[in-house]
Amino acid sequence: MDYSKTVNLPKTDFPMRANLNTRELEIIKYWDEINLYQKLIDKNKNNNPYILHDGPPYANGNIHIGHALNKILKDIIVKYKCMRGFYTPFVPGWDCHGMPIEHKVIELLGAKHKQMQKKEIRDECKKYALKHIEIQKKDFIRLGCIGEWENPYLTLDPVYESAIIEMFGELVEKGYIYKGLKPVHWCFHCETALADAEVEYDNHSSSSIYVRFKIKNKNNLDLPDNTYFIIWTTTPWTLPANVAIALHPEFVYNLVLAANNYYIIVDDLTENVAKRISADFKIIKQYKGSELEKIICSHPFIDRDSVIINADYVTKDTGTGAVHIAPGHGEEDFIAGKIYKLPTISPVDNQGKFTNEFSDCKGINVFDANKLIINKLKQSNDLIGDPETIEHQYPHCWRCKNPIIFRATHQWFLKVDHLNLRKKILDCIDNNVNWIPNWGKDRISAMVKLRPDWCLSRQRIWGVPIPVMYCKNCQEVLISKKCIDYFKNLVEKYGVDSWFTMTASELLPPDTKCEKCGSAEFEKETDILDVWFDSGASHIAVLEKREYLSSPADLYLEGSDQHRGWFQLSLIPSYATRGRAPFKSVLTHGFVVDESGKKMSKSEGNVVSPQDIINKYGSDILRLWTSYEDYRNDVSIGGDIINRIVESYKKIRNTMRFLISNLYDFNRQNDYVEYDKLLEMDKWTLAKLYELNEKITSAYNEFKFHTIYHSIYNFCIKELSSFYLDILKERLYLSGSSSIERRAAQTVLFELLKAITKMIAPILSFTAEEIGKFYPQIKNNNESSIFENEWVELNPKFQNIDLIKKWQMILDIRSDVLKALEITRKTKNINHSLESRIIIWCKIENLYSELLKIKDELRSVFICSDLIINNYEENENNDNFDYNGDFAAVVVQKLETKKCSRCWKYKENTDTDSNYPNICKECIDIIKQYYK
RNA sequence: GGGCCAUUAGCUCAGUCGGUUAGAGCACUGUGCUGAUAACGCAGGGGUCCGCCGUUCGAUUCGGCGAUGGCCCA
Repeated sequence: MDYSKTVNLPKTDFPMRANLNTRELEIIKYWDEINLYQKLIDKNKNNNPYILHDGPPYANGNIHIGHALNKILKDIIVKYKCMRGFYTPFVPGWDCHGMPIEHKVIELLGAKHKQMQKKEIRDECKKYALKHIEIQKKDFIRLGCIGEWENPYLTLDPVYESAIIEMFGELVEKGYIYKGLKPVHWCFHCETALADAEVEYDNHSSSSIYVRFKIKNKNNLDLPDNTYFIIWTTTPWTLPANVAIALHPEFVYNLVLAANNYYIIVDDLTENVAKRISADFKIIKQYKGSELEKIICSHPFIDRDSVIINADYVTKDTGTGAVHIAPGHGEEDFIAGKIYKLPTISPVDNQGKFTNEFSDCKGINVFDANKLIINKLKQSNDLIGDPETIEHQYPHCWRCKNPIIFRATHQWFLKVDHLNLRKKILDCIDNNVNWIPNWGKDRISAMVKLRPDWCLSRQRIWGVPIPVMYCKNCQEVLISKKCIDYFKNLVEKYGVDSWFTMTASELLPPDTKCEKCGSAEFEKETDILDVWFDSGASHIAVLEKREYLSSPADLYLEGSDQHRGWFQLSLIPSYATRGRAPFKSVLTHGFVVDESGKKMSKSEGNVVSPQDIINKYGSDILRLWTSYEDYRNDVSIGGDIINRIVESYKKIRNTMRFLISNLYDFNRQNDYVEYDKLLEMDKWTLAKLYELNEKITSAYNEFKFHTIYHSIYNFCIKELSSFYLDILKERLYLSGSSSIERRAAQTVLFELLKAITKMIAPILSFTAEEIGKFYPQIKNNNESSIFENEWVELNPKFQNIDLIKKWQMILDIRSDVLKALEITRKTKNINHSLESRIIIWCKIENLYSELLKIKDELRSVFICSDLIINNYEENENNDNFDYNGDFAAVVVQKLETKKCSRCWKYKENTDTDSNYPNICKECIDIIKQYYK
């Protein structure tokens, strides 16, 4: 007889090698065919919603690893919540307007763009954005992310654009919007404002001068009348805009007598500066910077006060420790000016020439005026020492390469303190939003606390216009809810392009007149809105406008850079217009860094592209990676890490494959064995599975995906592969194929396969679906997708803490037995454990009698041919153990009996029946019963 | 320069509400099996818990300073 026909070896076509890169494509096609996303939405449409609102990536370039991390994390949550029965519409979005696209398009157009109309350039930008959206969309779908991909939200959609206008209108109505001055980078060759990204730093030579300001009002300090502050500057032309001098509040300043006058100079630089006046100087007295605040000086050549203020950013490595402040010509100066309510003076026109405001140099270019101003200072004797020429890094225009200036211009702002908004937002951050991790609260609070008013206007082309007009006759601003609403309706139909294609009167309600002069002629504002205003309107444009969504969202999930970005800039207008945050919870993830923790950059050559990983290994590898590390901190990736992920993927896959391969002849209807008839170790495994599920489920609820990875992976290795499944092979292969012992084992395998497949489904989506398709019995009603199934449901009977405790002791004993086996492998020439008889002396109190009850089961646990159990307490003067462990003393005997060629055990009763040569009695019985 | 975050074995993570020899899996080394086989099992080695100072009888854990790396700002 061919005994091999009586051995139930595992059987399956489920491939050991995943070939994910090709198999995943088939699964994506399948999802598309069955319209998986719609199915899932429909299934739960009457249930509680869970809205994860997608933050829009910028529609530029291919997706990078950070995008992949972000979208996969979102997808894991959406899928999990969906399996929990929540209604989970997920609408992906893209941020379409803005400088980077405009920049790129102009670069591609070359000189041609100068002859083009704004509308034509905008069309090119739109084309560019749409093209990249398609590229990125394909990649996101390839990652296995589900969502409304055929109808995503785009910030360039007319419906979206109209919501931006609507939000702006509401802010206008409530009084948040005002026009004010702000310094910006300005190129007077191109006559345009430049964004930070358009500024290049290059060498430039400037005149460096020291200038004295005489004290006019001592603010009750005991100072001589002829006392001066000295400032140092490399931009003499900004002196006409000087309104203050900043000192560091903590620095020590000396009152110095030199050449019959008194000067105030920071301690560390006193010698350096005083020498310029006279080699002979004397320190009279010292003051802290904070004491000198509010002293008033006279401007050296203009009839204007210059007030002493305090600022933390003052340094003492160069200059004098007293910094010339011109809020019209510097960012920091401007902020200091805001704090001290100083005027913003900027007497310079678009061409970089002085205006009437500084009539001495009227019509003269600022750089040319440097000399004239220095001469003026010489004349008034306020120049300290001689001017010097220095080479330093200075901002230049990216386009014309000429040096640029900082110049105050009129800009539109959102007033953050209007109607006590800032305080209310801080309160909302504190009490009404759940920040995960918790420190996110402190981070965004600190930003909101200190942020200046939001400058909304940009002097660009590719964006949403600021819907404001100016009277052609008297220049009065026309900014009203009524006009904005009128425009909004046009935008719904024609998009914001109408602002560029239609005339002012077409864009205004009929009969609109200037409130000041009554004229009906208007000019359109040419500025557009900051792109952050676009994405900050998404909660209105998407959550409110799409009737199947709702606001506030349950969750926003982005990188931690968005505390300053999208989270804050959604929160501000949302609170201003709706009186609440647009999100209930905000979850942040860290950044992707290389294997040594360094940021990725082209120049370092450490950039990892998601496309490469997908093509080489598959999306599930990338998805597994997102759960491998704790994403709340930075996550690293590189070749070694990917290799490890691939290895652990194989382990999980092989474990699942083993389960499947032993269930080939199992029918859940007929063969499922009821719980009470299972063996103890079966119940133990189900109890461990129950424990695992509790752990996994709460980890999903708390978004701790790395805990899920570690738990499942460890479960596969420790509980299953090296223990339960290893032991189970004997029962699966050698018991009668339809015996209750084997069916009991299969019942457990079935429960394991069903539960683990669901547990991994949100993460290893492709693999879970593949398993579901291959072994459809694990799906409750033979649904077309594993994701249509409810979350893991386990029989409450599986929970069994006492059994886990008891079997922990058995595991401890097993570990002593394994050590003994390892020793005897060498000393007694034992190779396979089945060659042995194991004799144990149990050392654990009260366990001995329990062990006797399950002796047969324990024999299989130790995978030996014979087991003898003794109580260590009853052991008399025997110390001849192979291993004497903490839990058991063990002797391993090598059996010289014949090996049964069916079950491979070594037993006395082998080869005793000539009808069944070479096999043991137990095997003969089984063959007689099951394989006649 | 400022705000926030991180730092435990080669890697990814546990953990210690301050208390004996700090854990897991992987990787590594050795080894067994050949009925999960481009699989599976077993055993072993490996850590100044980033550094310094302080609080304490006692610190990897608490506090301060610093280093390195990250994000945001200047």
